[in-house]
Amino acid sequence: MPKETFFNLPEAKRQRLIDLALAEFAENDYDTASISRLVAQAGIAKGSFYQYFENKEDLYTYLLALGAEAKAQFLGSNPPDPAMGTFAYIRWLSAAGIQFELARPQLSQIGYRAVRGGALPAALQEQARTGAAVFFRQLVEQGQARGDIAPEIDADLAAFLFNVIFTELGGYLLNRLPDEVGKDDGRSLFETPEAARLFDQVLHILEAGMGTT
Amino acid sequence: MPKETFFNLPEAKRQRLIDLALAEFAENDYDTASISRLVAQAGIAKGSFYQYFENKEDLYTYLLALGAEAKAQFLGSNPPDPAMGTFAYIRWLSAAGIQFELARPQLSQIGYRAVRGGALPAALQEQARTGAAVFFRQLVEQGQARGDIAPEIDADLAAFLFNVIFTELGGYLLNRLPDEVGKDDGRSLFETPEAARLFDQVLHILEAGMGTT
DNA sequence: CGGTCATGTGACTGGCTGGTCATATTGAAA
DNA sequence: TTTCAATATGACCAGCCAGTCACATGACCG
Repeated sequence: MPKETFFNLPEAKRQRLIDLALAEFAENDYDTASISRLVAQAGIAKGSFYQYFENKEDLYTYLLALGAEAKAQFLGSNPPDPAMGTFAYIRWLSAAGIQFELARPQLSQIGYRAVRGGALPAALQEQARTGAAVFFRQLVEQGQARGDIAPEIDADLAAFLFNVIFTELGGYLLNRLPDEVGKDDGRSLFETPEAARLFDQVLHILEAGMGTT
Repeated sequence: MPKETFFNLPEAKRQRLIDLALAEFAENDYDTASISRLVAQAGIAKGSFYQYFENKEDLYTYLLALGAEAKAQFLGSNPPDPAMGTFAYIRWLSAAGIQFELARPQLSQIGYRAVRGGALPAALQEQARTGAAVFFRQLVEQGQARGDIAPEIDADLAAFLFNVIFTELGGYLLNRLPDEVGKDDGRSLFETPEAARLFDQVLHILEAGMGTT
């Protein structure tokens, strides 16, 4: 946790620091991200940074927590229809994930790095990974309880598939359809028939393969 | 490319160096892998290393090439039935990939890191990534030409799905079924009904979702 | 004014990195 | 035995890094 000093900072300065830290950790992995660079960018002394945070990992976990909170809030502000079927829910979930990626690219990138691993404190990586795994596992079990996913499907395996596909799908679509990005309206990507077609096709494949119909 | 000096080395010494380098780059990503550590391990002088290789990247690309060659040879030595359908071929391909992972874990790990990205020279990453993408793309197009994959499926999207699933599936299975690993016979993983069941289920899902039947 | 407490500072430490280079060793040919 | 090119060496360099600490600044209070 950041120290009290950090939260005592004037709002503007604190936010500026957060923004610069987000930029640093979005552009670089944990090892490559540099506190020296960050403080130089921010125009504060190295010592001041260590008045705000215990150490590098402290800042990083704080940014991760910010990202998790922002994403939860983002998803909560566009809640899905509760009566939605499992596959429709998954479609909604990943569409919302891409919206979030467009709206908060830095936060997304940092979370992506955490889940996808690479150089970062082992404990954090494990936490992020298992968090995602558990979530998808529950999703699948719920889907089977509701009769949306065939009971003979191995729940853990299906969770793995959802996890890996939807972790990467956003990046794939954004990379494939770069022209659709950058319009002021974050929803633009899904107004194009092309994006919707690809999206639906993935869901259709999974539903045909795992569904009960 | 390594310098001539490297290839002039006595076979035993050269192989020993390669083995230690494989260990170093399998355990650490490109940035974290350390030439200083490597030469200390090998008991040679820092300067000697730079008589053998241009620099760190030179060694790394050499190891990657070794890995690619070893894998190609491995796959070539268990060739699939040429009359095999596309999905059976994909099943064979990923099973062989896991066998390779069991037989040459260090080479696999290095290749995995290259494809999956993280800290490494951008040019190499791009090369590894697009190499895999192109391969799967061709696979899908061939599958459509043979009538195994439905023509209305977006070929690039399907290639993406195969790519992402089979890049991660090996690690998932190895992680989920660790007891099956470690037996002297590399083929052991697939003699267990459990592994075969999971494997078949993935293929079944994909075939039901993308096939023509 | 003096005191006290939170905050700010940047030179500094110790440790690591990839890479260089003048020098030493080796081994074989002449 | 002399010579000469290939190879081996490790001290050294510049550049990073995370983290520390003795000290400076500033603000509020009596």
